[in-house]
Amino acid sequence: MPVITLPDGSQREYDHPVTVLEVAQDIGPGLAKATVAGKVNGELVDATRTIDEDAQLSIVTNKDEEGLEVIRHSTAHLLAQAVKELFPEAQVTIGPVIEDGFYYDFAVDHNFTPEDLEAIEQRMKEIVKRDLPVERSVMPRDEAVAFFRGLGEDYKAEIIESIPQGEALSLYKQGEFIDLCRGPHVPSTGKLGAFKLTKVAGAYWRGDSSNEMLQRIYGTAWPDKKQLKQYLTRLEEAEKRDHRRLGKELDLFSLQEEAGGGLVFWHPKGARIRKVIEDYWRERHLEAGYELLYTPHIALEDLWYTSGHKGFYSESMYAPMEEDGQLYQLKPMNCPFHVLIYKDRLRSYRDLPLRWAELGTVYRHEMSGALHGLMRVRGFTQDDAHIFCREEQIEEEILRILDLTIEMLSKFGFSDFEVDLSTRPDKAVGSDAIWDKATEGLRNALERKGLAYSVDQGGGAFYGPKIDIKIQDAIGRKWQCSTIQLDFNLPERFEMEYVAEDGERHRPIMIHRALLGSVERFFGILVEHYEGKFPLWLAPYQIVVMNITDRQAGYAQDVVEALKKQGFRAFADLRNEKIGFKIRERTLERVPYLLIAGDQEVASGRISVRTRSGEDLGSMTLETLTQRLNQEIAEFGQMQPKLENV
RNA sequence: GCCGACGUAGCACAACUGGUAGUGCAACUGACUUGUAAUCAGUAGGUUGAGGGUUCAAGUCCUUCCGUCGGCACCA
Repeated sequence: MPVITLPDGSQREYDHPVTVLEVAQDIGPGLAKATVAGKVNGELVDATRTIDEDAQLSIVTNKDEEGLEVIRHSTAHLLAQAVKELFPEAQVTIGPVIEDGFYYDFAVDHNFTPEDLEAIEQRMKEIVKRDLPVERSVMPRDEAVAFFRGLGEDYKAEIIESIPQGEALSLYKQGEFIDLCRGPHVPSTGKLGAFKLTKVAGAYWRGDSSNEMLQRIYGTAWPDKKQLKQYLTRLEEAEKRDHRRLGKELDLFSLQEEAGGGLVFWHPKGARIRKVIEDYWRERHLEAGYELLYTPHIALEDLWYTSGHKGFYSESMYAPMEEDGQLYQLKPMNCPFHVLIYKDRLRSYRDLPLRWAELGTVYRHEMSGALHGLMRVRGFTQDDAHIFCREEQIEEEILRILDLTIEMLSKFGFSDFEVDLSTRPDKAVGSDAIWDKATEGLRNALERKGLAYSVDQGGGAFYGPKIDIKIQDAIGRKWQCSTIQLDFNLPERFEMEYVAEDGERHRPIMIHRALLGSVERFFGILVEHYEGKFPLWLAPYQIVVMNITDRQAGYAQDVVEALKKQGFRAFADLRNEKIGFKIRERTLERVPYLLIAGDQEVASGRISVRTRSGEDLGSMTLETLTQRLNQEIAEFGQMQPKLENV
């Protein structure tokens, strides 16, 4: 006779085995309606699961995170059922839950069209109306293989075959549709409803590009219609800040078909912003103890053999070009060049650490399908630096890098960081001793900086452990920009040395690091983060001065000159247009400050100020204005970043 | 690279089953001299991404290439 203990400690006693759903029903019909699954002694189970002994039970509803997952998973099954009804020849494969929704992969010859998607969605709604019970059953593994083979579901059979023999598998049946699944699922299809199919795409069977391609249907599912709508609105908002769209609208950059894919053209306004970013970057690096380097764009092919890139990176490198019987190749990375400068003379331990930074433009032949606006391009500028140091200097150097990274990312307005420490993979160069020591150095630096981090065991590169830092943008998306990477390989390959105190030659440690990642990509992230409304210090133009009639043209120009003299990026809009028209245009251009010069302003020697957010600050003297602007610039990005947030 | 969709004026988009390529904004010209998110009128602008084919006739159908978009795979 089961005694059911609920999360609040209350108990219910039954004189017969009960299902989760029955308990929920007992508590209240409202709860029963919202119930999608149950948690019995910590195990997530179907709401129809029978409990026959004493147990801890919590009812999982569509409001719980786990309940939402159940809904999404069940909606994926619903999709598969609808597809099987409409396209009986389609074979089902897998259908997992993903962020905000789910997908299901099918093997079919027919290509799903947008119209098909609509028909499938319609059929899904019909099945919801049928309110079919979802029934769980158990089948021995071998029987299950034969069962799915019998149905002509070869992919399913293959999945089951990869499960160890002797295990019993659970199957879920709704109407005529049966699928292998761990569950749990909603008790009946009527529990589903707030979903939408979003897109069709190709996807490789088992994620392997040497396998055949399946057709994947993506969908999103939510507890109710309202949340579904909110999600769709969120997608629209994200689309509005798409850097490709804003890049065109605000005339910041372009990609030119005539030049080839993945090659970025910076227009005047984009270039202004880039200059601000780069000036700041160089200045901070010099202050932080770096020296700046410039290196060529091409080098002899042999160099890339020495560095090893011809071996493990050649697929991404542009083909060699021949000149005077010698082969040159475009650089995909800056590191070998910095190594050459190091090797240009004999280094002493007294020289170390050497910190060398370069905004180095590299070219990588990314696969055509990978290209994406500024986020994934073929020619880009890394904010690269290499630190050559002694083993015992690792920790201190990493700490310095972390300081600079956090400061710089904060300056650009990011305050949420996610940090990963990746350790030694199975295949790696360098002794265990040096790996341990280096990894410890990275770990200690993170601890000293007070950064919370997660460890990606075995996730490091073959040549050294690394720290990656992700930032979160204004709408919660995460971007990996910064990477700090130890390298035991290149110093070896190039036989780098320094003379130590003992007079012997030793091998230095090399640290690669990029803080912004690439200037192009970081710029794209900034555009989306700010929706083109760059903070004052970054804005391509900070101030526009607009006259009301020709009479104030001279005054407006004087104001512009005065502002420029103080280092502001200002321009005049003297077009013979109504002030409302100019305000509209310049606001859409996201110029932070709009100054208006009419007869009143000329007479008083003041200026009327309006912000791009539509705030009318009234009239003020130029001095008051520039004070305000200077303060706004100085204060920006000085906020204390959140360090403990993982 | 793979699967699919798409490519029409500077931009955003129209053009029923093949039958004279249009609209809005921008540009240009003129008028208006204007007070906080669009003044009015006029003018010009296109070998429909490129090449090949089918047809009396192709923006529309077929084909190759290029590019873009959504995914997959790969990745700063």
